[in-house]
Amino acid sequence: MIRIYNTLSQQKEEFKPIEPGKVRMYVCGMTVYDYCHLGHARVLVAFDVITRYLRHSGYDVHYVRNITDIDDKILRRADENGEVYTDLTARMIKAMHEDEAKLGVLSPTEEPCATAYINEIVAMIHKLVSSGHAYAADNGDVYFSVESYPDYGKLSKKKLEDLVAGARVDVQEAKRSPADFVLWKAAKPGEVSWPSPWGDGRPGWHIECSAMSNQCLGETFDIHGGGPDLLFPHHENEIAQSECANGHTFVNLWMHAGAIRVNKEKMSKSLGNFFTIREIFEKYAPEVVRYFLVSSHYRSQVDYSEENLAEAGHTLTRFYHALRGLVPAKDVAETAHDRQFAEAMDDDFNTAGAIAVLHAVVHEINQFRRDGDDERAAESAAVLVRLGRILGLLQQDPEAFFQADTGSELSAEDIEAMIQARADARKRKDFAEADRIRDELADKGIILDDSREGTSWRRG
RNA sequence: GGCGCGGUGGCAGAGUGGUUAUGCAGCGGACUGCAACUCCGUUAACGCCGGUUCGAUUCCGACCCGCGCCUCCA
Repeated sequence: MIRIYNTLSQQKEEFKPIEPGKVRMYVCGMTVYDYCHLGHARVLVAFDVITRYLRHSGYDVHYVRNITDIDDKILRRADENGEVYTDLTARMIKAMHEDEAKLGVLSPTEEPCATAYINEIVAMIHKLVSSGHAYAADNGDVYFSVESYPDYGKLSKKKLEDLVAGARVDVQEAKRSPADFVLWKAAKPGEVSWPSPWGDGRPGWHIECSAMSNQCLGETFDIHGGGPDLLFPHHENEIAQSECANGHTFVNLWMHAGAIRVNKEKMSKSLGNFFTIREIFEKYAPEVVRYFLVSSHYRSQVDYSEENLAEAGHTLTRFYHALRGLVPAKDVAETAHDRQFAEAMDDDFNTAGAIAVLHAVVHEINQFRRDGDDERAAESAAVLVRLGRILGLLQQDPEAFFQADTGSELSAEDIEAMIQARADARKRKDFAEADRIRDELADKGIILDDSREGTSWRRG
């Protein structure tokens, strides 16, 4: 039995999909005007782990993650770059897919783009206007009337009067209420636009997700997820739109990832303190970044720091070290560790607890190896690799992980030659020379591991 | 101001009404030419004050502190 924390009820609930054995899940994806940052990576990885675990548990998961490919920021950035906006979005989508692949994030089942769903979006807005939940304003925009939906605020626990009273809500004359939000934006001269019953324009952000999820997953589905800053107003607005248009529950379970922080501040584009994934990849292997993200619970806040990433790298090294030189056994039966792992994951995807089980398996492998019991070590290695797979970790060949060339001046051949020279020196008890070689390699980031079978190396 | 989340050993980070989280670091030992890696053993914690209880880090209440959302943001 899997229990999942539901933002709507603010507690963990037993997960029961609408259709037995099937999970329909929608996660808000990127607005593609820039490269992915670590916050995006967190959401990507969190829901990737969730999808992997649900599938591992036997569910057929239909995972939809949208792409917002039309938006103010996209048009502004394209304008600044002096390029057609579709060139910008195509480039960013490609970059996002590259980043995802490096992070070991599996492709979602469907990845709808907003611009491919204009008809559905217009149809949904039409439905809302007809039923009195939305109105066309004098300026050509169409707004959702928040007052027409009594449950508004049920996800974010906000009261409408507090929102209206709040000074930060955009007070715009065309709106009937300050809390109303835009469904359709009238095109400015020269701007890209699509035709609609209210004139040429383009969709607002919130309605895209309502229309696309409706189309891809139906009017009611199991799980809707996203980043923490989407809870309000984006997800609140999605609920209002979808439930008013369809007349029944939109989503059963809402899941939100925790924020990434940098120096005690939220990492975000508006604060300008964000790191792109590719910047981080210049210093740390993608799997190390993934490990860092997976090592704490998906709902907790995590602090990005060099120390934390370095520790993640160290730990991952320990895991691969245990696997090094072993061929995982085939068809290993379920073990107590598999059950402990599942117990942790069943409890709201407790990856930190699950990783503790991985450490126990590593410990076991090392003990078997010390005792020369290669057969049992190989069996435990198989357990480690299959549990790692559920977290999207430890799927590389250990040598590939250790010796991945990060643009170092030394080739594998150079290193092997130096190791041989050191072995010769050791044989003739010229330890000064042996240590000199070891130090020289260390200076260049190569760490040697001596064992009874000989010396292996890795890039540190 | 409103709403919400959290404060766990030197650090990171789970969890629990009474029993070892886990990792890093530290300490003692084994291994090693010396190290690293690995192995064995080990120290150390639950913001503050009350309450409930045989017993609370875990439940309840007050307080202090930190954070998030309330505006586009994952």
